[in-house]
Amino acid sequence: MSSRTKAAASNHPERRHASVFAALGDRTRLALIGRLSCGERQSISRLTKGSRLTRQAVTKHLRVLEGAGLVMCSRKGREILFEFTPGPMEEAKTYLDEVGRQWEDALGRLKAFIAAHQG
Amino acid sequence: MSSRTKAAASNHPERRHASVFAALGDRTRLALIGRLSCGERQSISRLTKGSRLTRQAVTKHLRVLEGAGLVMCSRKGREILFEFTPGPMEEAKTYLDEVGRQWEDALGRLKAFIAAHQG
DNA sequence: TTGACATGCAACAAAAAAGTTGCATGTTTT
DNA sequence: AAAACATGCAACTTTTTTGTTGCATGTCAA
Repeated sequence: MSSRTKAAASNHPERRHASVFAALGDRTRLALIGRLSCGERQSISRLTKGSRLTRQAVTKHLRVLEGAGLVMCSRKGREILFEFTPGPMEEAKTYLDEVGRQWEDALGRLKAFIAAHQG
Repeated sequence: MSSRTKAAASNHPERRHASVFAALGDRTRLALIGRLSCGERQSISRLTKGSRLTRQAVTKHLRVLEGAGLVMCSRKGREILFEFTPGPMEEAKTYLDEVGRQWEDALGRLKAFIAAHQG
């Protein structure tokens, strides 16, 4: 098994995706993702600056993101550098695509049905 | 109305997106979305069947989805029919696209930089 | 009109999430 | 070595979320 989290490692697709969405479903964490999407690895202290929260709170949010596989971290001297890992977000996007496509298909069939029974 | 539901009505983009992700970040709600993505409007009772939860719990989840704009409902006689509304999900997907693109761009620049200073 | 169905509302309990404070540990820098 | 920095861990409080039960209201169908 890869170094994924328990939630992400689950076979149930719904649970796996839900954990990613839940991680994204907080504006503090969304802001952290935004900051890390610039590609640069950043330490906890640095990420704390500009977030009105304590370092410990930011750390907890980062651990949530890590649990969902959205970021990974590595130690460098006395600091821990976090970086964005896009995999789970791509999966989530794919899931949203599937849902959207299923809905559009259903809508298309409905319109075809109406057209066939009307004219 | 919960604070999250209020957030959905807010203009702040980060908050708005977070509320959509938060709504999707629960496997019960994700399953409800899956069921509604077939395009058919369904009542609360019907959506309750097959979900091991009480009707009231399902209702609450539906209200959360409604608060995020992911579903809408309309009364028909004695029942309330919920239907999937894809707008916010599309917005969320767009947001994920932007984050992903920003990351890829940054990565591309980094690789170009390394190549330029190496060979 | 009566009974079955569909839902609303409110109060409550349990659990999870979010955030704080205080203290300990390890790492640079001076 | 000492000061400053970066982080970890644990206890704790406050809020939010999740889910339940009980009762009230409205609607359909026999």
